[in-house]
Amino acid sequence: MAFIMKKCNTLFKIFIETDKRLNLKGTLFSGQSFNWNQILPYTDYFSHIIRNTILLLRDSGANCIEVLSSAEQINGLSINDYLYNYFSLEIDEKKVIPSGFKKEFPEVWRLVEPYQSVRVMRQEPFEVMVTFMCAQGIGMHLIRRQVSMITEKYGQPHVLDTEKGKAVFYGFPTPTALASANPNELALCTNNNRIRASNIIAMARSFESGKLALACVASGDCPLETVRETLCAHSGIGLKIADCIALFGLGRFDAFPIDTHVKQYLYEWFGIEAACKSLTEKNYRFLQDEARKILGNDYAGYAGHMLFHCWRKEVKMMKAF
DNA sequence: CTCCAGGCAATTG
DNA sequence: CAATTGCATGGA
Repeated sequence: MAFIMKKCNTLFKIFIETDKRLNLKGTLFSGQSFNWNQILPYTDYFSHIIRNTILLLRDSGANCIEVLSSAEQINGLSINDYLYNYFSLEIDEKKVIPSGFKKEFPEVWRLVEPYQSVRVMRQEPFEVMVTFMCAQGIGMHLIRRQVSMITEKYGQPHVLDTEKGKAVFYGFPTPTALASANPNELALCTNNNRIRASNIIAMARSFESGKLALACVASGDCPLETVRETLCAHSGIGLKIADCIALFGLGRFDAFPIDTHVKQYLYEWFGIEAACKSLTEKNYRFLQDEARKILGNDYAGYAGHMLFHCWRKEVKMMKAF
């Protein structure tokens, strides 16, 4: 088997076998990770940095992911163990959407079934917080640009030698780096939105102080409502963003964020009339209760993310994730 | 030009 | 309570 990074003798090669077919391309761009970068010269590989470890990944076919890593461990775990958890590989995607769904909504099911390969990942909490704080009322393209600019301006560069020359990757900024950022300078990365920049800085300080970081550690064992309250105490984080952070950054697959797209499919696919009204907190919570009746409670958010991508691509005909 | 993008917070009726 | 507005920008 040929390896792309032949000249880079500092990378470790790892193969992760899964008991399911994992669509890595779909996973990497499934929507919640905006600073995944495709390495253009080698279109089969995707890159990401997690805690100063550079990872190059590709789907190597039948039930296997090929990984080139710049370290043997991440966060004290082997790459294998870390990524198994990162890609939530213990989740059987066939069981995420309740079995009754197929009979109750056959025409929707026909569209949604292929999207069971979309996985919800367990990403770094701080990274997810910043990313979704950038995701208010603007398009995906601008969201990605903001995160990319923040990463390149405040993140640590890592240089990798490849056979086509040096490649520079940027790790996501630490809480400390953003906590000490100047609001006016950070605003250059946040669409010139100074309010957003200030909110991110304040959140980073809360995280850095340990207060928010500790709450994240404990977030798996407490009521979802408690997690939301903790997150919503920060300016710039409302119910929707809090649910996104819980779902994508804290492994709370029961969190069901409702955005403009979810709002649309709740009406179009399931005929929930309240989905036509504006998303006040009261209506937001009502719609979540209705969604849980259809998708179940424990994996409502995971299932919702499959529906989210299906709606955007199959119905709204959007090209990219 | 208008409208809408993976919203939130403050204000007004 | 619910409805409206400012925040900002870019693509369709």
